[in-house]
Formats: sequence, C-alpha cells, structure tokens
Amino acid sequence: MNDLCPRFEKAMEIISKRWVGLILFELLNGAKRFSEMEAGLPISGRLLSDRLKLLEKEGIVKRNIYSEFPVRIEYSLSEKGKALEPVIKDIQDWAHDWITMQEVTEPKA
Amino acid sequence: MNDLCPRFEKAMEIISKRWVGLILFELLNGAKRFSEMEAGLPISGRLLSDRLKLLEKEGIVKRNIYSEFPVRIEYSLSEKGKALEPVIKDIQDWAHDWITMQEVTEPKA
DNA sequence: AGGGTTAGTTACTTTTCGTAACCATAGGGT
DNA sequence: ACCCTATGGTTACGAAAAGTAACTAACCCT
Repeated sequence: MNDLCPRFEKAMEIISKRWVGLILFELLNGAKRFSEMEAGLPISGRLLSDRLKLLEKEGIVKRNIYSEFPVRIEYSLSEKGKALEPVIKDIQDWAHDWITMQEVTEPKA
Repeated sequence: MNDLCPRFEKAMEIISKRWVGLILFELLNGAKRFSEMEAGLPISGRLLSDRLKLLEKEGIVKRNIYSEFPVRIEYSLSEKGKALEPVIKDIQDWAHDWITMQEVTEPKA
C-alpha cells in the first residue's frame, strides 16, 4: 500500500536527513559562514558541504558570495527555509519537556 | 565549539533518524500492528523492526502483546510519543505550503 | 504431521557516513 | 616573481547503516 501524502513524504525526507535539523537551527539565528557552521556543529566539512548543496537545491538555503578579502560566503534561509521555524521550535519544546539529562549523558546501550 | 543544547541535539538525533517521522505519523492515527505498518510505509521489515525497538527504548512507542490466535502485537504512542504531534503537524503544514508536486515527481537529479 | 498466519531475523549487497589529508582561489608581503 | 596565509571547499578510503530477499519461531487448525 503506502498511501502517504507524497508531499509529506518528501518534506520528511528532506528534514529528517541527518544534520539538516541542526543546520536549520543554526541558520534560524541568522546568516552564517561555512567555517562558523563547521565550528558550531558536530559535523565535518564534507557533510556540511553536501547538506548545504542539498538545501540550496531544495530552495531552503541561499548562498551569498562577498568578494572581499578573504572571500566571504554566507548561507542564509529563504522564505521556504524560514517557514520551517515552527518545526524546529516544536522540537526544542519537546526536547525541553521530555528529554532528561540522563538520556543525553548515558552510554548508547 | 559546538555549543548546542544537548537535549535538543538528542531530540534531533531521534526524530531525524530515517523513517522515524513516517512511523510516528502512522501511529498518531492510532495503534497499529507490525504488518499494517509494513504495508503502509515504504520500509522493509528489517528496518521497521529496528526503528520500533529504538523508539521503544526511547520511551516513545509502547509494544502490546495480545495472546490470541494468531498472536497480535500492537504498537502505540506513549505520552512522550503523543507529545510529538505538533512537530509532525508542522511538517505537514510546511509540506502543504512549500512542496510542489513537481518536486515530488521529478527525477532525483 | 503438514500447512497457514503473524512477527519478526539472518545473510548479503549497495549506499551513505566519518575522518583526515589534500586542493583552489585570491590577496599581501618582500 | 615568489611564497605565505585565509577561506571554502574536495578527494580518498575504511566503517557504518540501509535495502532486499529468503528464512525462522510460535501457535493453532485440519
């Protein structure tokens, strides 16, 4: 069967891709440069590059080049990206209400 | 650096694990059996089993065994799981507003 | 004993991730 | 002209996770 709404399925596919949520969270606080995000997230350059390309392709992230010295490239959210704010906010609220510090510190199993 | 709230990071890790979102969506419509979910989702038994175990371990999903013939096992959401409803709902809304049918039908690139 | 029914598990291949080392562009210093 | 530095990536490769299909376990029925 599998009669899920294909648009919902697509949205889930994008949002639930690993690291995408954290990247969106970073960008909701304003535009960021590649190296800032690399330092601020537990993710390496290879995957950050990959995810930013994906999000740009999906129209969620914009890439702005400033030809200064040294070159500055800023990533920011489009309208489509900003519209994801409620999703991130709800996840924050849920984490606040239901995730205990024990769960976080405990070993994986 | 990486000074994200560890509880938020943990929440994101759970929710953004592949297929978890779709599984939660299914269970928000009420308890479901293993075979129902397998049929209703684009996911194979191996991974469904895996994810249900993960979600049970995280206290999001409950597993109820009914010793009938044939044996019936139902999965349902705990309070912690039900509390994720707003997240799923926001994703649905976002998909409705921002995902076009073209994006869904188009080849992957 | 043999077969049907549900709920998984195992074995194996393909894809994606994660880490570290490397490359490209461009301005500045000497 | 030459090298140095900074930013923003890319490449290469071993490890982990996903995907697929076939198999198993428990239980009842005939």
